Amino acid sequence: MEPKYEEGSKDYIAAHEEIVAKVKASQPEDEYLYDLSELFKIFGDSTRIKILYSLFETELCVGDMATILNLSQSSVSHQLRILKDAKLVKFRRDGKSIFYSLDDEHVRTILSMGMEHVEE
Amino acid sequence: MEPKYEEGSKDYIAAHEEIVAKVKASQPEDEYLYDLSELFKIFGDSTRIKILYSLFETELCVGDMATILNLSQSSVSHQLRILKDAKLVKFRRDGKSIFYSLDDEHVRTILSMGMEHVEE
DNA sequence: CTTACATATGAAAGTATATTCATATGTTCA
DNA sequence: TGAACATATGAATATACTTTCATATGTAAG
Repeated sequence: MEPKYEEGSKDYIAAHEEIVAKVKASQPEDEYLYDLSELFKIFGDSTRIKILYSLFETELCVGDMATILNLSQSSVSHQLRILKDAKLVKFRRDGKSIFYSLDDEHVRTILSMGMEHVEE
Repeated sequence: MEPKYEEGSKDYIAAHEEIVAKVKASQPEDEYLYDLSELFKIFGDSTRIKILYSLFETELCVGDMATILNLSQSSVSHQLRILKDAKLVKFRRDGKSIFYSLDDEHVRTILSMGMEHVEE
């Protein structure tokens, strides 16, 4: 969740009314943009990125992820819940272990897009 | 900046050594993944997403953005600095106004990818 | 059914982040 | 050069976030 604040002051008189009206009309719903930012927020944490990346080519159980990424089991589990809630990963149980994997190709695509930008 | 914590405990003995070794070997450098998460973190705020979206098709000056998005001038300006530092927007001065625009096609692509995911 | 293993979860602590308010900087024009 | 406009910035405040620690839940095997 983002902090909630009051709306901005409106004491500014638009310098370019035509453009303002046009852009305002083409701007998507706030709720939609909010969802979009929430999606990116999930990717905006290095632990979660590490987890997603570790799942790029194969499924993994929680303990193995913790070992690979050198993180505590608890921390990995907490972050997996967030990724699961965001439908970025899915899981299956196999005996005592639970195996996680990327939920769909979209996740891979978003990661790849980001990589391209970072690599420049 | 993300909070810094100690490294995770290593008391877990990998259940699947072969997979662990393989994934560990193919995992990118931590620094690289950190940069990637920092990039996504920029997109992970609704105010910044709104700003980026308002610039999707045209450049805008700070005051007009504030008007369009119903945000304070100060808030927009603070966020623009973050976007500027991340090289997601560029700007040009025209008299008293400063016009911002998206820095490159990558930004548009990343936004579009996110949209596709959210729209499902 | 009891023990051991694998994962999940709640609370607490520390850190990071976004906005607001006040003010500074920079630009234009009279 | 001074007034008005446009943008930037520092400090303070409030909130959100991630990890750790302790413990709970769920599963399998003896």
